[in-house]
Amino acid sequence: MTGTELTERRREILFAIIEEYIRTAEPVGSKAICEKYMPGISSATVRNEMAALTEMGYIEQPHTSAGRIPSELGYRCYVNAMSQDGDISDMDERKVRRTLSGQVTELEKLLEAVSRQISEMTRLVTVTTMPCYSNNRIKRFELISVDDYAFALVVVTKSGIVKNKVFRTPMQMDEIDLSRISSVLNRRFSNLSVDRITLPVLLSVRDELADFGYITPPLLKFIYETVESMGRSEVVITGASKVLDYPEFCDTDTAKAIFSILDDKDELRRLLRSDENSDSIVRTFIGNENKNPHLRNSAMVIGNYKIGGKTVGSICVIGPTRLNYSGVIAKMEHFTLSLNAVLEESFRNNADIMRKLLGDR
Amino acid sequence: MTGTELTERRREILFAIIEEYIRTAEPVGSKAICEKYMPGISSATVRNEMAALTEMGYIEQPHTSAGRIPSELGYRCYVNAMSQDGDISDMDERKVRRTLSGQVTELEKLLEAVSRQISEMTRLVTVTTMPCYSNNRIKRFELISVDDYAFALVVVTKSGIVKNKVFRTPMQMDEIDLSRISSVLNRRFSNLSVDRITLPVLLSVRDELADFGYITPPLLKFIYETVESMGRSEVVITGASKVLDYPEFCDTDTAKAIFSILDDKDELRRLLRSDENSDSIVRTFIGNENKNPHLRNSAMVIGNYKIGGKTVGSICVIGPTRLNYSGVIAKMEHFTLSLNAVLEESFRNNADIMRKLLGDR
DNA sequence: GTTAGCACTCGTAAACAACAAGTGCTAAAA
DNA sequence: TTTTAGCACTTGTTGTTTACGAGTGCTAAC
Repeated sequence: MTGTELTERRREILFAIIEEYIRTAEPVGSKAICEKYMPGISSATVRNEMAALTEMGYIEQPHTSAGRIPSELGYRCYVNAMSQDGDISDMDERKVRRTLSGQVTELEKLLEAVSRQISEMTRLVTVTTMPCYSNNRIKRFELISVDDYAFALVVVTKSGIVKNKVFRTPMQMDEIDLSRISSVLNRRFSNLSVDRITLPVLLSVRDELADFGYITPPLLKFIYETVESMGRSEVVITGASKVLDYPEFCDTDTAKAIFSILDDKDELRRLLRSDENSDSIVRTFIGNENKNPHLRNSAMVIGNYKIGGKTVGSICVIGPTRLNYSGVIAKMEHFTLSLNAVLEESFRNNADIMRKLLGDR
Repeated sequence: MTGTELTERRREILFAIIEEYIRTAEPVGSKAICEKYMPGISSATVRNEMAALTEMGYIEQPHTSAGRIPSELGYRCYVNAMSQDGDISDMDERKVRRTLSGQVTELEKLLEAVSRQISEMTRLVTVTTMPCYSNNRIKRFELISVDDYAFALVVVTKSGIVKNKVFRTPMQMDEIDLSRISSVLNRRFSNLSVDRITLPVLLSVRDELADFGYITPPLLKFIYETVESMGRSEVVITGASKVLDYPEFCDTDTAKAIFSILDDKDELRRLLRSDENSDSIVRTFIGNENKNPHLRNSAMVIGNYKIGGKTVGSICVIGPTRLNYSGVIAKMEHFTLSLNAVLEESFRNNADIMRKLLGDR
């Protein structure tokens, strides 16, 4: 074994194989490489180098008489190598700007538009988590009467998030009842972080609301569910049918594996959750790097978006491991950065909000 | 041609073919029929009858040497024939009851649970539209201050639906501003139907809010969007991966056609909209009866749910035309009826709400 | 270290035969 | 008139064989 080290030429050949395979989805042979990528050297030389690359685990051969395909290690090496050199086209640049322009009156709508645009630009399925407010602090509760037997609970957090639900009671409740409940809630729970308001914590005010009788338990449960739902962010999937555009996903079993995951919102939330505070703009997971074994033939590129300097959600594309990494990562990086800039801009408008957001950390 | 009429025996044979085909997904031959379904007569006789059924258009043969498969006309005849005789198992009965039990504090959550349960019971993908409130009357608007630069708009309708969105303004706004705006809105728009509040209608109050300057147009646009979103019901898809369990959908093109439709919420809303007030509990669309040509190889079974006697949303399953109609329709009928009973129950609790709902028509 | 040459492997496509399932038709039986 | 047995015919499926081609690894010469 003359070499188990990754020389410059071997790396060149590896990257050529990867790029050719990404393009064609077919195993790449030595001849194709030296014709298209390495005009100076012969196919025999390439073959020798390919044998070394195979031994080192960067490429694999499906069977003896076929060409080589990149292994996960190969892809990982390729992705790590291309730093921030990814450029996106002027047209894509315009698309990003157009999507993000306009006032951010409604965050959810903006994120849906971004999701759709990314799916179109990358030709991949996009999974987006809507903002999660679990570590926001409660500003106050408001109870709005709908009619004698129903009221709406509105929860306002310090960073300006509002959530409401309607509660139907079997008992008549008037404005005085409602304001009594809300004053109890506000006295006890305002300024608390959303994820601190658990069922036991809520039950501690049971006595103060005791005169509502048998209504109190379901009422508290309802309040708990409302607050709890602020921490469980919605998941939006865009362009699911694009999965079937890739030959490696056309096999029924593989397709079913992917769609099963897309069916399972909880699993998606888990997969997109960023445990570590990575310093790169987007994270890439190739094959078995994914936590879910059903994604062992897939790759994910995830970008996080922030509000008030804190990550509150993610946007992610899923495709085959044979992904156009340079293009997709460049697009995801650009979109993520632009989105974060827009969000920061629209939440920085005034120092007041900013202060609250920071105090909210 | 001795007969172009559908005799009792021919119908029997037709239904036998359909049931066998639903079970096996393979063309059905004369021999299989007379062995399993018509022990009294010979295969030659069945062949003669099958020739007649073919001529009448109830069945088709993919090629000369294959058996017969039902045509759309055949399926339609079959579905029309089985009236309400569909029975569901005790286990399914229990599942329905379990899903619908518990207090209906949150309609959306209940519908999601129903959707998931139907998808599991029928082994089909389920598409559910959340309630659409476009013909509800506005009860009132409330503006809740979030901070100096943001407020929440809460819209309450007479049937108790509440919707909110947060508006960020580049200008400081205090409680007095907010109450001025809300009083204008309430004076002019309360008691109007949601779908009557169009942009031109909203612009008619422009003068009354003129002193908010350049804020007024985006503010009115925001209000419009909020109200408008109450008429555009959300669509929830459950069990999408089940599509791939059916051999007829495993072909890439067909699968892609289905998933494209599932990607397109607007199209789904359109497909589920019930134009006529059908008297049957569920509606069935077979093949080309569907409005979307991509569903020409699919069948849909749709059930509507009502609040206050008015249809506000639908639940629908999609599968191949080779659908287990009797089972699926029975389950859908049962679930739809039970759901509507629960909804009526929970909205009838008191005469007050009932009166308002009826007055809201 | 590089390369030409060559034997070897192995998947793919084409051609062909055997087969099985199912049909339509005819003529006899009921 | 209806039913049925029998049979020739059609056609998709399966399996086998063959040829081919793409690609490899190895050796020996450059």
